[in-house]
Amino acid sequence: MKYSASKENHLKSIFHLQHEQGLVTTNALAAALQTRPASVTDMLKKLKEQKLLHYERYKGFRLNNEGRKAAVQVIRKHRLWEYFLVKKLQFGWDEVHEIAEEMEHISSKELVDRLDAFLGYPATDPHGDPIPDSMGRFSQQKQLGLSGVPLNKPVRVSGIAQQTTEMLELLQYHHIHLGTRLEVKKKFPFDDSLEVKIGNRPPVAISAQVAKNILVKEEEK
Amino acid sequence: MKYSASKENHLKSIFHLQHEQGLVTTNALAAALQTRPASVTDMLKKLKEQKLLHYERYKGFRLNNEGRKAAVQVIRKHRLWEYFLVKKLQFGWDEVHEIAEEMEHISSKELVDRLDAFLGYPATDPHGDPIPDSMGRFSQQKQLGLSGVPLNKPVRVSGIAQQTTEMLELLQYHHIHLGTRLEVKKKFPFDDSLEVKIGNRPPVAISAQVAKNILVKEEEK
DNA sequence: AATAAAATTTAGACAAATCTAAAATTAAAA
DNA sequence: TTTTAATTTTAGATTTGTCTAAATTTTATT
Ligand SMILES: [Mn+2]
Ligand SMILES: [Mn+2]
Ligand SMILES: [Mn+2]
Ligand SMILES: [Mn+2]
Repeated sequence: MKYSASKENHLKSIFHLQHEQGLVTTNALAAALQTRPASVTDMLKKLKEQKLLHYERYKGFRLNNEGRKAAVQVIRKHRLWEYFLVKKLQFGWDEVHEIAEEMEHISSKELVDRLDAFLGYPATDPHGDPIPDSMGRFSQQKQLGLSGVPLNKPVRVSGIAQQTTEMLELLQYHHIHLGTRLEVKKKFPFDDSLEVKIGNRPPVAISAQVAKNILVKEEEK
Repeated sequence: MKYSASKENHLKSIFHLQHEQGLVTTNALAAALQTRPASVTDMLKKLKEQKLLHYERYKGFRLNNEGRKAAVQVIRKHRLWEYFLVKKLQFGWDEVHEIAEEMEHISSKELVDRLDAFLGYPATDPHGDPIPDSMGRFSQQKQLGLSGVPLNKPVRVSGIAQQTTEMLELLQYHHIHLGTRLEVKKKFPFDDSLEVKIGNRPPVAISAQVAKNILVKEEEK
């Protein structure tokens, strides 16, 4: 149950990437980790060997249950240490990522849980990202713009960023309000516009500017 | 100015060992690090290459100024994290060493200095060992038994462990009291007795039992 | 002083993580 | 549907840190 720092970094990055796409590609992971595609392939073989992900050569990969659990523990450590650095050591929120990138690899589970208690079980890190609990559960989904949502993943509207009258009028027209169920069916790279299913209506086009202002959360299971 | 975890572990152990002997031996370091003499030799070559210690093959080794500075920074980190774990996270003093052994390798100097401030600049760690300041200075020497003192290193009596009347009578007889300057001139492995120079008098023999009860500190420079 | 024992170093190997250059596969364009 | 381009994997090397077994040097003992 204990993995090298490099393996933990890989697991964590895969977790983040697969949240945005279903399958992760070798090049995408290499870019995220600032390493080479060949090195990623090497590591994928080892992670598959240890049964932490599904992987077929040339076909992409994604974490399995074990891998996801491991990744979430690393994320938990990273975000708790970031919170500690900002709230207790008075670092700026923009100075802590690098340090947490090292601290997240300290292995003691007991340490993390005591740190969590010491900090008062914070819900989110200094960047607003949710901190999973000791069991790896995210109690709070991260709010994100509709533009960042993966295809065919059902989400619910949880907020509107820029609440201008023009914006609200448009949402009214599309029957979009807090709690409405949405599903992005298609993305057009030309102008970054989306085709979105709103409730049970047939899909309609939404511009990138509008999509960016619609804040959503993943649907609860 | 940044060394691998393994190099930091070696530097730290050499520092501790050379405090008790002048020169450190390959076998002693291997035992302290739970590794093999051959591995130690390999590492010594690298540390010498990086000009962190004096080393001639078959002759033993000791840190130079650079190496000592590096070692002290690791010790500072180790002891500050131990203090944090006990005082802030409620660990027992006997549970923290292993964890600190990992945390001492986090590299950010800024982090350590802020941690120090957050903890209120503690003078000693949970085991009573002194914590060097940001510049690497030990403000307080560690109190140790006369039996553990290296040959020819001038020390001063800072306390008596078991203050029985018999013990005090003996000390009186030898003109040993708080603040007396001592120098161990010779150690007899047969019964662990010492030949000790007391003030400016000619050396006299001190038994191991007595030596253990005489607490001393290194003489200030 | 010669010999035996202990300490230390070298030689050669291995695992982990990374890289470059070339080959294989898949996807895109003509 | 060929041809070209992009992606991914393999082959082979490199670095760091470690190990075992054998050789060397130092220390201790007859
Ligand atoms: Mn990391
Ligand atoms: Mn963060
Ligand atoms: Mn350590
Ligand atoms: Mn300690």
